[in-house]
Amino acid sequence: MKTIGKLAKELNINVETIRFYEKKGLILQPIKPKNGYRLYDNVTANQLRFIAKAKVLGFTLKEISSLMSMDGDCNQVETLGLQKLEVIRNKISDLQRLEKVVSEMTNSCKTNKDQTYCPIIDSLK
Amino acid sequence: MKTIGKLAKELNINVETIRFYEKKGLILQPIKPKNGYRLYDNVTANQLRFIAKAKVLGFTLKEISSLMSMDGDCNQVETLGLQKLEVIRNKISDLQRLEKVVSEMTNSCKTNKDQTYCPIIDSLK
DNA sequence: CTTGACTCCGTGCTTAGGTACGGGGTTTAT
DNA sequence: ATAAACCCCGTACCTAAGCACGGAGTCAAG
Repeated sequence: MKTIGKLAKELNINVETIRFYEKKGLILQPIKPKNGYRLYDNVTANQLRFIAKAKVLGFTLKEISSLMSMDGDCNQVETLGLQKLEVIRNKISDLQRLEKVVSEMTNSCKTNKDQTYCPIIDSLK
Repeated sequence: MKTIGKLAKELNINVETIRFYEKKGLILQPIKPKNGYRLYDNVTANQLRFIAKAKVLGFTLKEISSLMSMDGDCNQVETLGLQKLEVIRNKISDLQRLEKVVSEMTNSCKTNKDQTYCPIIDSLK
């Protein structure tokens, strides 16, 4: 059983962040003995690791909360994953369009000899 | 010369947004006659169109502000464009990594027969 | 001349995911 | 026994890019 400070250090998370997750319902408030200090077991530590990994994958806290409450229901989890996948793919294609436009713009700057004029600025007018 | 409401309607922007841009320094406060009402000419209208186009390209208001104050200096503009390009490309590759992981996860769900277990949840543990 | 539409300004709210602060109690190490 | 370090809670602050609200002044049409 660890206090919040030890747990935070172990997981390399901020103490405030752990309390923040608790407030958001991602983890439960652990037992608090007479002095009111939270005491954590490994269950919570594992939940926090789970959250951290899912965050790296780009899931929002709300989605992570869903994932955790699905409790292994593979169909539900798959559905959420597929939704996420679509969002990711849409974002990618948005960004690829953008990349195309901006790289064309900077290329036209590169070939531009006229100091009194900028093709990027011009294309925005 | 148009009042803020007419201008907003013409450009399909919110009145509050125009004032917000003014407060942020993207556009100048126009002349205000005795009654205190802003009166706009086409210069401001064109600036607002510029902002709208740049926003679509994914530039932030801060960057747009820079673009506008560069006033056609093509080298400076190109530099900003290249910076933006790098950010875009990094985002794309982040998302592609993410896409790969999530699609692998959902695929492993699809082939999973065991109802008591979910490979996605498992991979996060 | 009154009513509705328009404008002014400042302030607060929104989403997401936290971080920081401040006043108070507790625990631990010296 | 006392000081440092830790914990509690609630609240405010942060970024971005606005939108909503409310009270007050103004303008135009009937």
